[in-house]
Amino acid sequence: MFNLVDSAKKQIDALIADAVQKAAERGLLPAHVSLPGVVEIPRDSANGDLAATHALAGAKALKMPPRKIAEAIIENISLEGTYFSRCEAAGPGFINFFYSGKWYADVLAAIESAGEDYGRVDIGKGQRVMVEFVSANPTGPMTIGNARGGVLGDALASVLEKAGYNVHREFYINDAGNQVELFGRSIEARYMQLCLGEDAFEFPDNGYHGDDIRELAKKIYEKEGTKYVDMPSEERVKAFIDFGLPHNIALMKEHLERYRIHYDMWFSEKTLHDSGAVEETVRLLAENGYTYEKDGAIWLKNTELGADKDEVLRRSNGEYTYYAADIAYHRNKFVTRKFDRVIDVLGADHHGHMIRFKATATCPVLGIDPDRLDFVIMQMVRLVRDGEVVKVSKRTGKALTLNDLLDEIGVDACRFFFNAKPDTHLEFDLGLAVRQDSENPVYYVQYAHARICSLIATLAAEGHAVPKAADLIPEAFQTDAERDVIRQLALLPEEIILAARDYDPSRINRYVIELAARFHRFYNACRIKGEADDVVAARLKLADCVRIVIKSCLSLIGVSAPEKM
RNA sequence: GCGCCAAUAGCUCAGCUGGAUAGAGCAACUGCCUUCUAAGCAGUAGGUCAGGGGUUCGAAUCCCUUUUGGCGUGCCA
Repeated sequence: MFNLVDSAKKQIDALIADAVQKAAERGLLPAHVSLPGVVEIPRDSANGDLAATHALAGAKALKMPPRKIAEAIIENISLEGTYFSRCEAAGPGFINFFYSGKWYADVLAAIESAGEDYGRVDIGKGQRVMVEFVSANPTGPMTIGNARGGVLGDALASVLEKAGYNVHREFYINDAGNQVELFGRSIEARYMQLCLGEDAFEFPDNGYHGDDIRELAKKIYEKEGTKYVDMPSEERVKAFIDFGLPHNIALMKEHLERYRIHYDMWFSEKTLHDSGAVEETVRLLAENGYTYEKDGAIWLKNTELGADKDEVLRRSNGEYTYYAADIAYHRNKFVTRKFDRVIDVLGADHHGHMIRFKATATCPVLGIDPDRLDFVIMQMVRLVRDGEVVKVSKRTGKALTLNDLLDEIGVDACRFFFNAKPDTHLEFDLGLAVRQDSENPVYYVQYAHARICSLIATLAAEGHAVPKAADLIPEAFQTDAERDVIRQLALLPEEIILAARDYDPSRINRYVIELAARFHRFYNACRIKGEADDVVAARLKLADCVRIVIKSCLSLIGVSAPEKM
């Protein structure tokens, strides 16, 4: 574990505590006080590499002007042997610290020793966490919304792994219930129309209108002819479901693999019904007084658990609802499979479900710990074409599919683009996406990587190998451009912690764009080839560390790091 | 009606466990390749942080409220 920013911050805390005590002994500050300030990274590096707010935060308790406190602290601080070369009081009472050459060298040494593992932290302590994401209905192809959920879930899982969690990726297949029935009946209608003519069979209300349904019907017709025409509808629909679902699920797997998403498990809702787990769950709730019957249906007293409305668990026709299955599914996650933490990534159109389910999860007999169940709600993707919002819907069949999108803009750009902050609406402009070849920030980052690879190769040909960090001269990095790069490199562990804590993997995008920007600036400001050997060595080492970190960040978010562009 | 999410530059977005002068990219304009990848860099210009109140040394950030937009509020999933 290397976190040089954190080490430096802790050093400041200790330095200040020590200085406060010394100042108190000399009568400059009141005795027996500890100041509550925090150490942060100033926006403007002219205000130091790190700044402490202790003097500001303690002004009230000490009844002294913050600036005076800061000065008393500085007079009693010793930076000997620390990561800092100097410190100063500034502004209203900040204490600003400036890194020493030793700190910069240690950052590179840390990256060298950890390699692509650099940035790994252990806030997860090996806890088993399940991330369930996409879980699209297998009644049709995945859409642009799933494109967002996919990267979000997958990148979140990767970030959690890097933060020390033991992560399991899961896809919940909704292969039971009304929508599946409707799917079967939609195929039936298309099939019958194919066999007997367009007007021969009525298309079901709310049925799936997409071309994929017609294609499924056509596949059945081509393979088996009209053999289903005389069959009872119920039997026919069942046969079509049995054909259509596996077909669609296989396709989803294929497309998600193409999108570089691989699940540890595809969990079938149907198995929960078949095994009796759903029935058992409803019975458990009933036996403990959490249900009632009304109009022939079994209802969950969800309002008693804090929700705004009750939920039907078993419909009057005897079938269990999605809600009942979802409770059984979460019992399976917590009770049967014993995950320490469960994260469900959902679209904003399911946030009502989330709120109600959170209430249900508090029900003690279920064995689900609501504190260990988290939801990531991502806002909808708004599809725009030529400045106009395009309405998408799986049922009307007008959605842009994930696979088409990958054909159009490629996996790298797609993964980078959709990895945006979950809680903001995302506007996706099709026209822009198509020409997002040189404009897309993903290329900016990849270009930095390719540039470094080429640089290293060129210098290797001249006999300059990337040196060991230990072989660099002391105080090797003197320019702002070099130091800006190293400061950014040092930030990765903090970013991993925040991304894992906030369930926001898009931080990695922003981090790596900034790293690339600082590298490009450095590259323009500092020559490497042709400089003195010490300088070549130091800058080559710096570039190599950037290469390692860019590659590892891109891999976290599922984007490739090309060596040539 | 009620609930959730949002509102920051012309556009797309950062910044939100309160800190110093609110940042980037795109679009516009001006420069930089006889030497390491110009898919790059440097610079100019662009703001009532939706409006109003409050909390305090200090608010884009926290609280209240109004407005606007998205989503939800099925014996669908």
